[in-house]
Amino acid sequence: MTTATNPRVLDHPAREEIRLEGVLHALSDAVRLRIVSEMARADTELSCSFFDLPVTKSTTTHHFRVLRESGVIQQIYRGTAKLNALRREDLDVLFPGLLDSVLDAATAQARRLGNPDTL
Amino acid sequence: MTTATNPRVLDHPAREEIRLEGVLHALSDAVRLRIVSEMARADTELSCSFFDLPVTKSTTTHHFRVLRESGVIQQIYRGTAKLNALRREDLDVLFPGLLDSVLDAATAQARRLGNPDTL
DNA sequence: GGCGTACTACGATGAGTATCGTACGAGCGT
DNA sequence: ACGCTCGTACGATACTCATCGTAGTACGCC
Repeated sequence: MTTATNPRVLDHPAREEIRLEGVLHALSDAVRLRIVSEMARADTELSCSFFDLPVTKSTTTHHFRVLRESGVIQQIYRGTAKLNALRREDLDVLFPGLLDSVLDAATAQARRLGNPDTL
Repeated sequence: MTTATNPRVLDHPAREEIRLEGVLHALSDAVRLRIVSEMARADTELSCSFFDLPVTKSTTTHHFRVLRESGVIQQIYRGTAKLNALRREDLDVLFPGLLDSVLDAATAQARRLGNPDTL
């Protein structure tokens, strides 16, 4: 059934397993904050290569994994690509308003620091 | 003027120097989240020793320093004690709603995980 | 089948950090 | 002055993490 240890099936924490500390830690990195902000703006599933990040591909993989394992995003393989989506509903149920205020804060800070391209 | 390098005067970041990543990182630790939750509930200046934390005194000092240097709390010496206060106004101006949703999330999670004493 | 693209795995590295114990310093109360 | 309490400093340790480069795998397309 390929359910055992299929490398093409990615492990995600169930909603109840998501921990606030893990989410905050995942969001406490500039690169990951940027990824999440962009995903929130797009509101569609985006491939990893969509993002133009100031790090190499291996590092990008690492950051996406952190986001997935902390429960912030969901990742599924679609052929050769890997589509990413925010777990908005799960996060809103667990921590109402949290994601939005973090995203607003990120926007506000980017504007304040004069990095509007970082959004 | 005792402004030079007085060990009794603690360095705090100015409001404009507070970075979202730093705040989120400071809050992404269970011990520190607990400290901040308790401070928000008390709404008064609390000494470090007020908190009953599952770590030693040196580790406690470390966590308070992280909170101070990230801009989450303010610390002042008052005789032999060191009083701690949340920098609510600064945080609310910079990141409206953020602190409250994190605190709500912490409360919700504590309730969900059955640690009501952690609040 | 063979090529190119998208992403991963692995190992390395350098920086950060959570933790502790012990020893120390600064005030307060008596 | 003396001791007590509160908190710090410093060194050690073990762990985590952000980053990279290289090599590899999986899939779609020609």
